[in-house]
Amino acid sequence: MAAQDEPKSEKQNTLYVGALAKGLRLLRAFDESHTQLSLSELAARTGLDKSATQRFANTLHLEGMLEKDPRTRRYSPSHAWLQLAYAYCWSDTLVARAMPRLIELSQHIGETVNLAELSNDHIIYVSRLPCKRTQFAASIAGRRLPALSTSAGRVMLSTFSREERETALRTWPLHPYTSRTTLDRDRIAEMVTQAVDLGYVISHHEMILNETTIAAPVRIPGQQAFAAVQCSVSSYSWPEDRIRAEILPYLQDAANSISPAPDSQDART
Amino acid sequence: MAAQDEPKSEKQNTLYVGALAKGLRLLRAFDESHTQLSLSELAARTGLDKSATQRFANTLHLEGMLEKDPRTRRYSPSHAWLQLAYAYCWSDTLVARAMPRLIELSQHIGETVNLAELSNDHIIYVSRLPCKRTQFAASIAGRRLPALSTSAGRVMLSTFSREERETALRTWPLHPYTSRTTLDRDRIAEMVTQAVDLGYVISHHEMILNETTIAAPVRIPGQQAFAAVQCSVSSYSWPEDRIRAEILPYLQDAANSISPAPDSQDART
DNA sequence: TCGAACGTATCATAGTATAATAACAATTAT
DNA sequence: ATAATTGTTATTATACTATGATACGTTCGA
Repeated sequence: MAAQDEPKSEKQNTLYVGALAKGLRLLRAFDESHTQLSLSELAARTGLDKSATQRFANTLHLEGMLEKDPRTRRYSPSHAWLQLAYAYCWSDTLVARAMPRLIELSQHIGETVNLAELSNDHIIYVSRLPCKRTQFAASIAGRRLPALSTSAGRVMLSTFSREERETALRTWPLHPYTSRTTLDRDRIAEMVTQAVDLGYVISHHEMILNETTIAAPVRIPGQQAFAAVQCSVSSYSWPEDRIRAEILPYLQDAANSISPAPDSQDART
Repeated sequence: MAAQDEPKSEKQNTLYVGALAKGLRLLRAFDESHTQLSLSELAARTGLDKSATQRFANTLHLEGMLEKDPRTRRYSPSHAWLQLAYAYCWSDTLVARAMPRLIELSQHIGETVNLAELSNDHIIYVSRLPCKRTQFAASIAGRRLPALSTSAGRVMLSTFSREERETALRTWPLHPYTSRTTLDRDRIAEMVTQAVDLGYVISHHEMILNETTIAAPVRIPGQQAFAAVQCSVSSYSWPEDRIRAEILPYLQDAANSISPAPDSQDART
């Protein structure tokens, strides 16, 4: 509990509604390894006391944001969470613009295709077109991964200014997803530097063993990329030269055709 | 404003946190035709006064649930909305079970494949695998449609008891999406009745003109279906007999193989 | 340049969220 | 079976927090 001069994690701003913020914590308590939570588990994960958890969970349930199993009394996400994602996709103009190109690309190369966007120091997959042997986690939009550990993140970073690249390479988080995830920041820096000229990144074994990913940036030429198109393939069937021959041209073509017109200002962090 | 004996739309329960409920209203104010909203638009759409809207919007922004364009001062959904959908998908065991089968089916028939679940009197698409000429709205999970207007909804309804079917056919909502959307409840009733024996539904022109959809239920034999697999195809290239020959068997096979084991109890409304 | 519409900031007040407590139900161990 | 334990639901006085009216700035459009 380490009471540290009352940080309380709540801004004492009068424009800040603590009750709402606390309620959101319940929503965020759910993730891939916490798919349904009891009241006390919720309390534990949110750091709220029993009563507060009870009130918020009850409110969210009444508002249709949480499902409640009458048998087990456990809460779980409701369909409303999907509806929010649907609304999001309409608000993100890039998704609409990209979708037909992504489908085209996916059909052409017959492998998994993703659209990733930068989300602070992470990337988030906003659209995923899974193929035959795609992992479940890789078939659902909304997954967030450390930008430095993904080809999409690296290729986006390569479009940044030198200083920004350096701070990012120094400070952005890394996580050892596999035994071969690159944790050496210098090696990542090399890849990013190479990508400045090449305009693409190929990475191996970062998220899953024997998975190779290749990414090209979506950008207004001369500006920072805020998105990337990425393909995931099996390392066995796709040596780098085959990727460069059979995927890269189409990938870059797709990425370029998605890129907004040079005059439009799409301001997404 | 029609003050009706203070309905206030808020339960005066002590386990109900009004502030949280109001905050959620802001989230729900966004949809496909309201992708970014100014403060006053938000106030208008939520029915909250300016100050309340200000406080909630600000809180949601600080909590990373709303993006704010510094130029236009307009709010829009954040990436967090996608993350919630990601969490949802992990919580819905059906999605994980279905995904490989859906991919298989999609590859085999080369047409758009959807997984739909019942959500009260609507269906919601929880997984969508778009193909070449798929409409944007049809390529994103989370869309909710009146159950009676979709083949998925109709085929699910066909697994219900006679009484339940009748009340549903009488009370569930309908909406004329196209000039040829079926609004005649008797005709829908016929289709549902036929589906009781056939085990599938084929519908035409309901959501989009010249679109034909076909759906088979995901169910434990003898129990009510709570999900369905659906294909969308062009009416031009897919007359009904071709659908029955080249799609139906694989569709039903996929739906059956997704269906849970007869003993498991998956309690999703 | 002006005016109107919109966003931002401030503050006293009331009302609502709070958290402690108690009653109740459902597991688990004995 | 029974008891003990854990977890969930219900109740209430209190204090704090959300409230919304108001006033101030800013940004548009005329």
